[in-house]
Amino acid sequence: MLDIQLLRKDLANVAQRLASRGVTLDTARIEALEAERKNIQTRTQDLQARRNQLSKQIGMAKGKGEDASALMNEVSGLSDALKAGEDRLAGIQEDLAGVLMNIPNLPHESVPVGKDEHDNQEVRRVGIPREFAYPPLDHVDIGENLELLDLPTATKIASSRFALMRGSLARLHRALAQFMLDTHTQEHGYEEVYVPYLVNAESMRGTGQLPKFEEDLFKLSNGMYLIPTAEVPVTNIVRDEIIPAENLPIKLVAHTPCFRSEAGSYGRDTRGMIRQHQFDKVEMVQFVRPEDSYAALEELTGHAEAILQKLDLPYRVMALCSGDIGFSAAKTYDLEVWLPAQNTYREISSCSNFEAFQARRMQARYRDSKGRPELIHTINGSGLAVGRTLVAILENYQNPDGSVTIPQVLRPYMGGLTQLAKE
RNA sequence: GGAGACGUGGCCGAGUGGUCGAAGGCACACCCCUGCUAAGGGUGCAUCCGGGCAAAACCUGGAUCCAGGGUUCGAAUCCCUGCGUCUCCGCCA
Repeated sequence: MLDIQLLRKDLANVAQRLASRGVTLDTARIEALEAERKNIQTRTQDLQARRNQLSKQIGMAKGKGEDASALMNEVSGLSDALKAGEDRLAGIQEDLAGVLMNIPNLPHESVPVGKDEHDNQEVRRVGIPREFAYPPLDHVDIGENLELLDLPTATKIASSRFALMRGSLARLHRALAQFMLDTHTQEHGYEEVYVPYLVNAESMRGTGQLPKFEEDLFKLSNGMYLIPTAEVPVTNIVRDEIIPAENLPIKLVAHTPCFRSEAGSYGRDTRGMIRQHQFDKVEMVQFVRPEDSYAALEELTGHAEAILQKLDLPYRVMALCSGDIGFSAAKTYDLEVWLPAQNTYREISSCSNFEAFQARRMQARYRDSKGRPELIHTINGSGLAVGRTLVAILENYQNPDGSVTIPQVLRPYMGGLTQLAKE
C-alpha cells in the first residue's frame, strides 16, 4: 500500500511512476474521493465534537442534580446529521481504501523501464552450461526412466500439476531443502522458523496477495487460505508489531510447501514439474531499517546465489523491468537457472525489496532514534524453489546411461549416495 | 466437541452508564537531590486519522479499552455475534 499522504501531495508524480509499470491511475476519481472525504470528514468531526461537548455538559448537570432536558434535546437534534455524516464518511473511506489497496508499489529509480519480461536486464551470468554430446533429456524423461518420478499417478490421486516422487528422488528433494536451510542458518545468519501453512485473510492482505489476486489462491471452506509462499506467514510475524530498533535486522528462513491455483496459466509449462499446484520452497525474509533495505536486497540475492554456486548450477541474475515486477515489489532480481533440455534459463528464485509497501499494510514498525514508530522495510527471496532446483539437478547432472550424479554438497544428506540410478 | 471464567496502554492492574484516553504500580527517558551501594523528589511516556500548514515544532478536533453490530443524549462499562485466552471434561498425532 502506498502512503496516502503521497497521493494527496503528489498524485501526478505517482501516476507517472505507475505508468512505467503499465498501470493507469484514475487520478480524477482519487481527487474527487479525496475532496469529498476532506469535506465530509471535517463536517462530521465538527458534529462529533459538538455532541461530545454537550454530552459532557449533560453529565455535569446531572451530577449536580440539575435539569438537563434542554441540552438533551439539543443533542438529539444533532443525531440525524451525525449519523448521516458518519455513514457517508465510512463509505468514502472504504472506497478510498479499496482504491489504495489495488494500487501497486512504485518501482525504485534503479529499476529498468520496460514493458514485459523481454525488457528485463541481465545483471550477471555465473557458471558455464555443460556441453552435451547428445541431446539432453528433460527432467520428466530422466525421472520416469529411473522409475522415480510418477506424474500420471499424481494426477490420479489429485489432478494435473501435482507430482509423485519415489525412493532416492524423493530423498534428494528432501536433501535439497535440508541443505538450503542449513546453509542459510549456518552461513548466512538466518533464524529458521516453522510456520502455519494456512493463513487468514488479514495476513494475505498484509503481504499483498489480497484483495487483488484471490483467484491465484486456494481458499478453504472456513475462509482460510493455503499459503502460496512462506513469505505470507513469515512476513506477517511482525504484523501489528513495533520492533525495538536494536533487534533489526531480523533475518528468517522457512521451508514450506506452496500452493498456487495457477489460474490463467493453463497451457503454460504443462509438462513436468516446472509449474505445479504444490511445490516446496525455502524462503528468506528480512525486516530492516529503511536506509538499509537496498543493501539487504543485494545481500539476500547473494544468499540465494550461494545455493546455486554450491550446487554448481549455471545461472544468471535478471533485474526485472518496471513492467514485469510484482504488485508489491519496488525492485526485484530473478535468478534463472540453466535448463539444458529447454536450452534456456528458467526462474528459480525471485528476490524483492518491498520497501514499506507491505509494512504499511501490516502496520509493522520499529522505533527510530527519536523513539517514534516508523515503518520497517521488508525483503524476501526464494533460496530456492526446491522443485525447480531438483529439475535443474536432474537435467544438468544427467549421464548418458540414464543415471544422475548427485552434487557433492548433497551427498552427506543422501547417506553418501553418489548417483540416482534405477533401483 | 461440552461447561464455566475472562479479554483495559510496553507489562501488571483499577474502573460496571456521565467532567475516562482511562487511577495506581512496574519498566523506560530526562531533570533535581544525594560523595557509597536496584535510596529520595519532579516531569514526561499509547496508536491512528483530520484541520491549522508546504514542512518540523506546536496548537486543535476525531477515532481506538479484542473485533463487528446494537441500546443510549452519552458505552471501557449494558445487549448480540465472532475471535482469542484460561480451567474442567471429552476426543486425538
